[in-house]
Amino acid sequence: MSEMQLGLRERTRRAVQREIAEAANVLFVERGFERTTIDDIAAATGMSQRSVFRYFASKEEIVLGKFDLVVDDMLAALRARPADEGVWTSLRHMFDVLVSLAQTPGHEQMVEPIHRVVFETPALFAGYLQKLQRMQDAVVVELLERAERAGEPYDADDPAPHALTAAAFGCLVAGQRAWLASGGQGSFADAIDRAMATVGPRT
Amino acid sequence: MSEMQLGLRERTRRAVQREIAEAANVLFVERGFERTTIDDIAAATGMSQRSVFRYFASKEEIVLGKFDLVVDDMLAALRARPADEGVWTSLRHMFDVLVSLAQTPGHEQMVEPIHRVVFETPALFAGYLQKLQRMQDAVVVELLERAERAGEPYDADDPAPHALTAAAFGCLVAGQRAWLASGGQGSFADAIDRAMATVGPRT
DNA sequence: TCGACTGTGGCAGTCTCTGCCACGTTCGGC
DNA sequence: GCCGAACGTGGCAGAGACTGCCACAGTCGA
Repeated sequence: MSEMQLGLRERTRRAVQREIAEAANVLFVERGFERTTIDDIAAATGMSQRSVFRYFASKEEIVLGKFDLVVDDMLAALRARPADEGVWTSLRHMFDVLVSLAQTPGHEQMVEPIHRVVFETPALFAGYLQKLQRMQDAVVVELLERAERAGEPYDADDPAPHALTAAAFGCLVAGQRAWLASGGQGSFADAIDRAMATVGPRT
Repeated sequence: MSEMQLGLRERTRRAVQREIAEAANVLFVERGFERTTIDDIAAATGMSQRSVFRYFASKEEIVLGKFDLVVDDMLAALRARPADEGVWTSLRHMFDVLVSLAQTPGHEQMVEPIHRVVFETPALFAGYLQKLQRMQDAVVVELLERAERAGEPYDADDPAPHALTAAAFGCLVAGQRAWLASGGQGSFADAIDRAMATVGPRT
């Protein structure tokens, strides 16, 4: 029962989670998030309400839970950037993880509608912003280590890593909204690029 | 029944709202947001649960509702900045409205504890971030008009105003968190200054 | 085969929030 | 001063998210 093999138990759990999430997402896109009850989702997957809550801590998590899984990938991507690259550029490339996630074949058609549900449902959007904030905490830690490794550590109370990260994530959201506003026509990556090109670190 | 005089009805309504909010804030700081029920607040103010919900759309709004009132002041402050001032500087001065709000005599002691409740209660923090996002929409509109007035309008699809605003608000939150992390010791305004000094528009 | 473990459903209960209705008070016109 | 209208309020029932608890069934190793 190693950690890497994940074990049968954990694998089936993930499978059921995925099944619930996919069924729920269809309903959310069809009827909207608030007009879909947990009972609807339970009925659609043939389970009881009680069991749905065994797989997801809340209704919100059914939609937003997947972002918890990307955090590690984003940190890994950030860590993989060359040490002498500018922070802003590295952060930009870290977001490529989100871009490629949106382009994963299979649920490609669902990405834009789900995105829209998140951005148009106040409760979901608020939860999303909060998750981004948690991501920023992890990113800041990574930036501090990165500077340490480069032999140019930040001062303990230097707000720069926090501010840069916050600004970058702000640009990310601005880019996402611009992309959604364009009806999902243009390139997601381009939208982020253009937003992040207008702001940057003070020399 | 003019709009400026506010009318007796609206004035008493505001008074009751204020009374509820103050009583609730005390309870929130004492026991925490989640461990305080609407019934507790109703009991503390001698009203019924039903009436509390007539004054506030939700439990969250009791804490976060006041931010809706500041938006207009912030926009006015932004509009009052000289036309030839840099956007980033103008945004920074717009935040002074929040700073002076935190220094309003009377509830000065409550500002830091309430701030802490907001930042430490996930549901409240998420709601706060969402309100900031709505503020940004209004700020962007103002920036577009400002550029228009200056004779240098942005292109219709230029992400710059959105990205700049998002970055500025990101710095605001970073500053607030730094201020809270320091135990509310340092100056709120300084924390924002230092965060916003590390980022800025690309020339 | 037996016993421990796990997943599941159902039930009761809490809490937020809403719609509805009935009551008392207040206010404007007469 | 009188009466109808408008308003604020409380209580009640109910939806919906979420939790704790218990009982039941299947599964797996000893």
